[in-house]
Amino acid sequence: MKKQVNPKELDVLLRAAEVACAENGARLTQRRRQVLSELMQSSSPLSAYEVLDLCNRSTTSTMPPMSVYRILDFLEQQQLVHKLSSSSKYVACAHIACDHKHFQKTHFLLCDWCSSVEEVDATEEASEALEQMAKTVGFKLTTQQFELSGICTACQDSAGEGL
Amino acid sequence: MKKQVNPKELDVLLRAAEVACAENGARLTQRRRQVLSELMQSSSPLSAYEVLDLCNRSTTSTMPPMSVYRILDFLEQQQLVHKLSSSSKYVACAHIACDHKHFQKTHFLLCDWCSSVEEVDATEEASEALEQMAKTVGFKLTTQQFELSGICTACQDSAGEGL
DNA sequence: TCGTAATATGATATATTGTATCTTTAACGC
DNA sequence: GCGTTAAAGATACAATATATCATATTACGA
Repeated sequence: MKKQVNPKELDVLLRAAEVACAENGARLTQRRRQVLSELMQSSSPLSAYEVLDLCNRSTTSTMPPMSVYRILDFLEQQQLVHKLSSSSKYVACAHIACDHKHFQKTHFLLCDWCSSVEEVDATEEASEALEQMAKTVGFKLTTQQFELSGICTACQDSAGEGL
Repeated sequence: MKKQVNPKELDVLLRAAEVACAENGARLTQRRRQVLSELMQSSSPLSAYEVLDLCNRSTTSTMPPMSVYRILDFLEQQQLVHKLSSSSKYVACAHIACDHKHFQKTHFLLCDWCSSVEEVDATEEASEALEQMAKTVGFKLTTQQFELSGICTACQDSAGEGL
């Protein structure tokens, strides 16, 4: 579903993305901007083909699947989008405008009901506890990204209202 | 790759699986046993099509993909196999013989190098820390299964040896 | 400003993964 | 045995992802 993002805010985000690319010597081309824009406006993660459909719907020209995959890879490298491996879907990074550098490990909280995603930094306690747990069997963790599912605030509330 | 499981041990596991099914009023048929057996003998998670190939290689008759998916679903319901959502691959449950009931949340530690999997129960600390983290944004966790990647003991050791 | 190398995209084909659906076979209780 | 239910086979197809070659766009130095 489409998220209500006002055009001005969207523009700020896209500009920030452009700057981020430039800093890496990369370019945010029209196509890349289009793909990123669709993800930014979505209230839930999108599959590559969903992105493709949205893009092809919003312009006259049609893009092949290959391009979307390439562009999604690119945006992921630039840390502008994240790929959720549990569902093979993509979300725009929540920290594009705020100059966030992903020092902490990132957790994605996926709502079972409404499919919304919340991107949060790992707490010290959580990182520590997971590493400790892995250590008991000799594992050294490398994951930088965790995907957890549950019920978001909004859905908990609406459930309470008997819906 | 094939794990070294001695035939006797394998048989014990399969019998335990049979009993587990019976307790749920379900049957461990030949096909189901075959699929489970392949997973038990694999040192790493297998995709549905990998299982399919192994099965079709080990017998004269050929099974269609549909059957494998059905059987994997069945085995998952019976808690005899787990599906790793991050890779869409399957592993035999590590606790079939030991009458383990999965009261705790389960963590799968996936080795980046050798693809082996370690199945461990969540510690109190880890569960607590994750729930707490989710709570800060109002999320109520439901996940019963976590997938973490890293480097297993064996691979850490072999790296130390300069391999 | 022109040519060229590097980058990005388009186009096509095909591989891989997963489901829908209908038919046939096997197991179980009576 | 006979009907009912569960399981497996067969076929078709949908959805997801990649390989590869061709074309276009951009940056940049001569």
